[in-house]
Amino acid sequence: MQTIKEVAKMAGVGLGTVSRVLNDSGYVKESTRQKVLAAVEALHYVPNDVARNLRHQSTRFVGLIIPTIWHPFFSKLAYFIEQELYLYDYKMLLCNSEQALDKELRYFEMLQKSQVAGIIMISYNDFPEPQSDLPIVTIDRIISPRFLHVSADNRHGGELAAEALVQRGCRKLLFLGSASPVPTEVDKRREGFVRKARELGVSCTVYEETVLLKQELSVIQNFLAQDIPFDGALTSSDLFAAALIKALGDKGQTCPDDFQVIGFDGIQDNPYFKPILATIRQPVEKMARRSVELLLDKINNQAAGEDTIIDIEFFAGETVKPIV
Amino acid sequence: MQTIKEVAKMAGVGLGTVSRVLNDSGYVKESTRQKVLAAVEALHYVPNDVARNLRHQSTRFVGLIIPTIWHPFFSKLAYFIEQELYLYDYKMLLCNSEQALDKELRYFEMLQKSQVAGIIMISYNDFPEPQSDLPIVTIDRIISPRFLHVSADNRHGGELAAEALVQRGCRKLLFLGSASPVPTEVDKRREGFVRKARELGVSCTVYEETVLLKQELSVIQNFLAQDIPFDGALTSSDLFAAALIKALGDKGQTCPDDFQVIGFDGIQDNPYFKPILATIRQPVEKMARRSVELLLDKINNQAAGEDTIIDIEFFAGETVKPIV
DNA sequence: AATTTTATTGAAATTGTTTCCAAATGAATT
DNA sequence: AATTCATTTGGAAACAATTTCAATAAAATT
Repeated sequence: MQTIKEVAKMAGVGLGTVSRVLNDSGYVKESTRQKVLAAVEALHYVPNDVARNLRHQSTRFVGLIIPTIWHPFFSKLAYFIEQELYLYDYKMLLCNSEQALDKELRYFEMLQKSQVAGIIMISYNDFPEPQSDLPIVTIDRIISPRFLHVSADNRHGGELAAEALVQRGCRKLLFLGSASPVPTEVDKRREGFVRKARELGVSCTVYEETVLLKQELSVIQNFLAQDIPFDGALTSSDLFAAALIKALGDKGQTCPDDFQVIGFDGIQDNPYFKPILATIRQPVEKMARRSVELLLDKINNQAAGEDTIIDIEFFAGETVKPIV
Repeated sequence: MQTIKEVAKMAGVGLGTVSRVLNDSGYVKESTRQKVLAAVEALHYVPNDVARNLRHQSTRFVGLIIPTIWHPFFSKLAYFIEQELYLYDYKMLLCNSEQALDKELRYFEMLQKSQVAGIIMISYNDFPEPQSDLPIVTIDRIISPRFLHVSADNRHGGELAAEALVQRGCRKLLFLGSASPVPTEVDKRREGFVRKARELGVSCTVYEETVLLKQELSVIQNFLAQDIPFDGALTSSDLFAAALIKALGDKGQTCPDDFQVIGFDGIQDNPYFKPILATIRQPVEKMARRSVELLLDKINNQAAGEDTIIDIEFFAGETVKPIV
């Protein structure tokens, strides 16, 4: 491999001079600059960031720990995070934790050893306080006051859903979905929904189970076995909404005529597949960009911006009726 | 930050001894081992991989360059690649190229500077031969004989689709989708399809435009404007299939009664959304694992395995009729 | 012409680790 | 008691860059 040494020798200059040319720092005569650049070109020299990082005692790596990239919500988030990091010349290390705490911890350690500049993390586990003071942003869940945090306004999302359903004639509301063993933003969706339902004077049932991703159907089956009546539902995610509609459809009930459903997240981004879910859309792009902004602020200034709650919106789709 | 030096001082031993303990290499007395480990614990020492990498002249980073993680095919692929890399203690740097050559090149350079051990790449551009001999695996397209390569058996996929449609009564076949400016595996899908159609004695039209991702609808509109008759279509991707069904649905034609459609890729992985596309399923997981296997072989042994074509299967879904 | 300032350069020190080498210790063998 | 051999250890060199420092050269000012 070619190093700065070979470049220096070929150009007939000292090591420092090559470095100065490469980094545009300090004085260097134009003619020597040209000699050095010519040598760089001729030798196909590529700077070694490992050495540079060691000397600088820092890297431009950022770790992203998410449950799984194989889920449209997280993949969209990761897309925008990477895009934003790229603008600032940071590189993204992707870590799929499978929602398992031990994997999250192992990844965390791995990232620390790699001297990442910071970490963006989505964890729904009881993540322990780390020793280090590595800059960390959590999305969708407050883990520690020492971490920065970005979320959508989930409580408001719950309220919007309750309002939308009641406006459309529903009187027996249902919140259906999965709960985490620890407090999360999903709780706020439920809280906002239940509170608004009470405020509007309609009944509201909550059915939750603690399950991992992709377990939607089994939760739905358990719920249906209980024969709880409802005419409008908010689910904890879009996939639950779709699964509910599917399960009831198999029993001959149609949406939105027999029941109305609103999902949460907004993962459908093309209009080709049915049903087009009514949903509370998370502002994924804004969340991603804000997370990066907060993280880089912290990395560069130590004085970081504030935790951020980003507004959310209701999208009517086809699984609710028109307003009466 | 704590270094091996502080650990050595605290444990009252030399630098080399600490290193030997940490790496389980060479001789070290049990009692000193304990002293060192105690110091590591007490100081919350975390090894610095940057320094280690510099000394070893290698890293355990692998770059993944894909058009966009915000697309289910690539996100699924990335998921399995990361999972497999994790088993071997490699970390994945994710790069979204947006299918733009300049971004691919900039990422390539970035990864080189970071001294990645290898790169897995999906590019549909005219990617130039690099100078370096960095281990590289390309998926879904042969770019250079110097790169290793993994694909699905796309030609066979095209054949399977033609057979399936003809078996189901189609006589006027259509291949519809996007083409790249360079030869890709999509060409093989078309070739297999057209060849099998001819073999079976049915007519076959090809309609292709060169577009980026997410442009499906405009291609479909242009195609429909030409009023080309067909009764069975294979599209270059699932999204094209869904868009075609949607567009014709808006015109009052229903699938599979008025026309049958088979997509390509197999991106639907839950049964909640309609239509459930008939499709040629790419063996994404196998492709991912094989790519990693090939890459690591090359990294570790230089003597690498062979380019791999992985078999593909037809999934009937709901957008084709039962066999007549 | 002497002095100051600015421009230009190479050499040396530094970053945190691994690994080689020499020295020292201890045990086993002659 | 002398020699061999296996353990155990600390120190130095190396990895590829950056940055400080001092030295020199050139230009500008007195």
